[in-house]
Parts: sequence; C-alpha cells; structure tokens
Amino acid sequence: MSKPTPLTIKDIARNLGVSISTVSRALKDHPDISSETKIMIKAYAEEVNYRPNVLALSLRRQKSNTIGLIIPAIVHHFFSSVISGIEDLAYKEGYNLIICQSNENHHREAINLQTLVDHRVDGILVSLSKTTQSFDHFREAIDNGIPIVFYDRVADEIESDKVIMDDFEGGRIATNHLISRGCKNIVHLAAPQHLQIGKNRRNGYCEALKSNGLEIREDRILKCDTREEVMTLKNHMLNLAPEIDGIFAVNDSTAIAAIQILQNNNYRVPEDIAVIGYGDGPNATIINPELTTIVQKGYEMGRESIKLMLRRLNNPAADINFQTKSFKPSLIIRQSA
Amino acid sequence: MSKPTPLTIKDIARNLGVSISTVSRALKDHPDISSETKIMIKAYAEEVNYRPNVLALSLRRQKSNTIGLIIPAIVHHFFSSVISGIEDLAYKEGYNLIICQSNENHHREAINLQTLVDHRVDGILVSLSKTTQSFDHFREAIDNGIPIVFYDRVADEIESDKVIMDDFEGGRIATNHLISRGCKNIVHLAAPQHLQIGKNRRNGYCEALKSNGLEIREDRILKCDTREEVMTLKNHMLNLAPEIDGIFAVNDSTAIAAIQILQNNNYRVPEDIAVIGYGDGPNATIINPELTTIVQKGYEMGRESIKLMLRRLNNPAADINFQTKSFKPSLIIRQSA
DNA sequence: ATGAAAGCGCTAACAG
DNA sequence: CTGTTAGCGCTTTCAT
Repeated sequence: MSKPTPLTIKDIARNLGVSISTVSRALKDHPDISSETKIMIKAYAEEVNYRPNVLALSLRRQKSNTIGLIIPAIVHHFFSSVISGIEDLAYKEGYNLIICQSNENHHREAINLQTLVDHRVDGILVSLSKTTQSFDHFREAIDNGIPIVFYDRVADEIESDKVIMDDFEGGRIATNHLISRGCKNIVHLAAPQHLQIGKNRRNGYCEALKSNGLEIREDRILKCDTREEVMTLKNHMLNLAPEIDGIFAVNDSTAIAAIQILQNNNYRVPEDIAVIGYGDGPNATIINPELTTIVQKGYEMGRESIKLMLRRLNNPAADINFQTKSFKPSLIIRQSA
Repeated sequence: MSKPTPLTIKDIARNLGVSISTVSRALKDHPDISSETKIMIKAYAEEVNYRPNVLALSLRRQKSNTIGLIIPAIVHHFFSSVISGIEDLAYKEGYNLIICQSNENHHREAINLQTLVDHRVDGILVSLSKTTQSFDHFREAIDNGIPIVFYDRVADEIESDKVIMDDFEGGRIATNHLISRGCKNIVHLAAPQHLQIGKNRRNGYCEALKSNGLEIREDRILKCDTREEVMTLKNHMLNLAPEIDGIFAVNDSTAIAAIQILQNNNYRVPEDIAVIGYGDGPNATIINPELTTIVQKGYEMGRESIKLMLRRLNNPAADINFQTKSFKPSLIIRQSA
C-alpha cells in the first residue's frame, strides 16, 4: 500500500498519444490548439479527474498564489473576524492563506515571518505582537520583494500599506462620552505604549480630558490590557474605586473584568462608576449591564487589508504608492456608560 | 524595480567555484564532503543568508510538509483553541498549516478539500460543517493517499483517525446534574441530528431522563444551536417556560441566550429554571449567573488530532490501524444550574 | 571527495 | 497546429 501518485500531464500525454506541451496548452485554451484536440484532451482530463500540481506551478511561475497572515492570537474575536474578512476575498481571487500565530511573542513573530518568506508567499499581512519592539525581521520580507500590509497594530518605521482604526479618535470619543455623562475622575486601562494603538487610544483619552478642563493624572493610567491583568490589579483598582466615576478600557475584556470586580464589591455600574470598552465583540451583550463600547470592524479591516494586497499583487509592475487606510471608530451606547 | 529573486544553491556554487551538488550535500552534512568544504560552504550560505526554496523541495521530495486544516468557523472559541493546539505541535515538527474555513457550508467544505488536495498537503484535519450530509469529497483525499483526521464533528462513514468527545456521556452528565438539582421538566436545545455530536448529546439527554423515570417529550427538544436561533425561537421558549424547570443547551452561546431571554422576562436562573451549557468558553464566566457547563477541551483535542496525524506521517510505511481517541467530558458547576 | 546529469510537474520559447 | 527542449530549485544516482 504505497502512496498513490496523482496523475500528471505526462500521463495524459502518454495515454492520449500526444505531446506533453499539447496537453498543457489544450488545458489552458491556448489558441494554437485545434478545438477537436482541446475537446478530446479536456474530456479525458475531466474523466480521470486530473488536477494540476500546484507546487510545480508555483515553482515554474515563481509565484505561489499564497498569502501569509500573521495573527497575534486567533482566539480573540477581533482577529478571527479579520481572518474571515481576508479569507473570503483571497480565495475568490485564487489565493490561499497560510495563517501563523505569533502568540504575542516577538521571537515567534520573527519565525513566522521567516517561514512565510521560505514558502515564497506572494505577500504578507501582519498585525504586530504586543512584545514586538524592533522591526528588522520585516526587512527580510521586504528585501525579498514580498509586500507587507500591516493591519490594526502597525509598525510606523516600516514603509508599507497599512489598515488602521483612528484610535486617537476612538479614545477621544469614548472618554468624551464618559465626560458627557458627568464623569470627572476617569481611569484608563491602557495597552502597551510601544504599540501605536496603545499610544493613540491613550492620547485620545488625554486629549478629551484636556479639552474638557480635566486633569491628566499618571496614576489613573494603568498598563493593563487583558482580563488576567485586571484580576491581578484587583486590589489596586479597588483602592482607586472610591475616588473615580469612570473607566475607559482599551478593550472589551478588560472592561468586562473591571465591571465584574466592581460589582462584586458593591459598586454599581454605571451609577457609581461608568465603564466603556473598545471592540464591540460578542461579549459586550453578555455582560450585565450591556457594554457601551467603541465598534472595531474586524471583518471590514481584514477585507480592506487583502484588497490593498491584491491591488499590489495584481499590478506587479505598477509600483503603487503606499497607502494607509483608516477606519473611523463609532460609539455604541448600551448600558454600562 | 523588479522583484529581487532570492539566491539559490546554484548562485552559491557559482560564487564559490564548486558544483551544485557539492553545495547541496555540504548544506545537509553529507558524509562524503570534506569538512573544510563543508565549513566554507556553510559559512558562505550563512553570510548571504541562503534559504532553501521550500517549493522546489516539496516538488522534489513529493512531500510538502504542509498539513491542511478545515474549520467550520474560526470565530468560535472552541475551534480557535483547537487551532492553537494543532499549531504548536505542527510547527515544532516542521509542518506548516493551511487553514480553511468551511463556514458551516457543505459546498465550501468540498472546495476547501479540493484546494488542500491540489496543494499536495501531507494530511488533512477536519471537523464537519453543520450542513455536510454526504462524504464523497473526502474520498478524493483518501484516494490520493492523503490521511484524514476528523476532530469533534466526525464522519462515521469514513475510515480514519478520529478525535472526539464522549458527547453521549456529556449529555448524560449535564442532564443528570439538572435532575439531581430537582429538575423534572427539562428542555434540550439540540444541534442538527445528522451530526454525531448532535445525536450523541441528545441521546445522552434522553438516557438520563429515562434512567430517572422521566418522560422523553419530543416537544421539549428544540433544534436550535446558535444564539440567533434562540432569539428567533424566543416566543416559543417563553411559551414553554412556565412548565419547565431546566434547560440543557448544546453549547454555551445558546445557553447564554436562553438565560438572557428568561431573565428579561422575569424568570430567575437557576431558581425558576436552571440552565446548563456545553463548552466552557470564556463567555461562561461573563454571564450572570455564571454558567454551569460541560468542559470541552479544544486545545487538547487539537493536540491529540495533530499527534495522530504526525504519527502516521512519520511512519509512512507502517500502515497503522485507524484509531479513535475519545475525551471524557467533565462538568463544571457554577451558578446557572 | 566532487561533479555531471536526470528528474520532480509544469510552462514557454523555439522549431517545424 | 503540434512537438522538442530548456529550465524553475533542488536531490540523488552514477561516474570519476
């Protein structure tokens, strides 16, 4: 029982008594081939269920029709939505996806990138891991002529196409909403500041405070962007709680964790402390009170990323200018703020 | 600015004045090559950052070192956990993953499969889409000698390795728990019955009722396995509500949706109606009351699936018997039941 | 110890 | 209109 080898163009040629190139051409409707020959060859190929060897094709064409995708963590709803947005369009255009997870790990991200380069992918879509603070590993891809599109978590230092949200605006809107409800002492649960999204959301928060004449206090900005970190900071948060009336969390999970801690300690949300999240994932409507949050369009961002990539791949000669596509955030008001 | 072509073994040979085959051999430590030559060639390869062309390798070796993965819907936490479990081990063993989503669509699943076969993947891991009711498309892979491992949602008709949960037992445990709390009128929100997992969980439910002397009523079994469907059946559920005291939902999302509907209509959970889910995803601890549920180990199931696959791929000659690995479900008691 | 050559499956330039 | 040939990058007999 050795592995059956799929049949090739050569087998067809032999069985039909024509040359290999005739088969090749017939199968792709080359005008040189007589229609009878074409019909015969195609019928036979169909009959024996011939399938071209994609590997051989890629090698020959120097093009793999594969796009690499690096995701920080597939379990996050935002990122899996991004994948869906990418996939639909990619497959439609005849591209396959190799998906890698960096698991928020700089080193792993570098390995992912190397893998994708090794596989001669035609392009790479990537969102930075949280721990990525240098960008040399992207140079390798670029030096090999592989275009990169950054989405959501982008590297400012690298010239490339980018798809982002206007996170500054998002932070501003969220914080403004809290202020408009009457909050005056607002804590911000922030993402790492070497990430643009972390910096921008925080700056938006600060801007909102400033333009409303509120003081910016460093001790009210906590580096804390996962549910686990919130749990770790529980006591610290409870110390802060008596003197605050609002929380702007950098994502939904931290917002929800914060709500749970507050509620378990007899604070009412939003009456005592209003809480606003960022993302609008499926959890937002499971927590009680339902979460007021900033909508982050994962599917659409994925779609836009692959569009930018395809535009470039479909016009290999064009040398298109790098473009940054920015999505406007919107606020969805529910019950938590 | 044409695309730079990565350098090849041929370039190295030319630049170093040796033959192509010498370079090839030196790079893989072939004993025939003198150690001086090896050192020289390796040093140079390192210096110029030579990377073998994976495509050419695959073609030559008739082995792509790629494993295909078909996922019904990546946004489900269970499935993204499975991916993580698979990925870690696969990469460690030098395999890459091509991930496809069937989006719960039979036809799309068949296309996914074709794509993977075309790419000459070495093996395929698949969980059936909800709409898959025939299995011919798997034959193609098998006929091509590509081994398949089914995980979670398996095809009984196909001989292959399988990784499942004991869903019958899961359904039984869940229902027994409700009964032990005193529930006597239990609704089951069921998955499609052509899926083994749907059938098995339901049978477990029935078995628990029977062995406790409770009547099995068809009108208490609703085909309803997504949040959306629950919402659609809202009125129906509220009609049922006065006469029931327990719900066993086929997954967490439907359990949660049911809880929300009940609460919005002034039923208390668990006092009036106890609700138990299946899966133990992250949502389980966000809903209030926290969800009692059956633990479904996605990561571990993924890990086990890839293990079965690797075992087979690493012993191509062995002709190993097909194996079914079954995980025992466990109950995690929180507040909702 | 090293090199020449064939071939994995396919395409395309060249010949006829 | 069809066939022959070279070559994509690599490995592996077979010579030397």
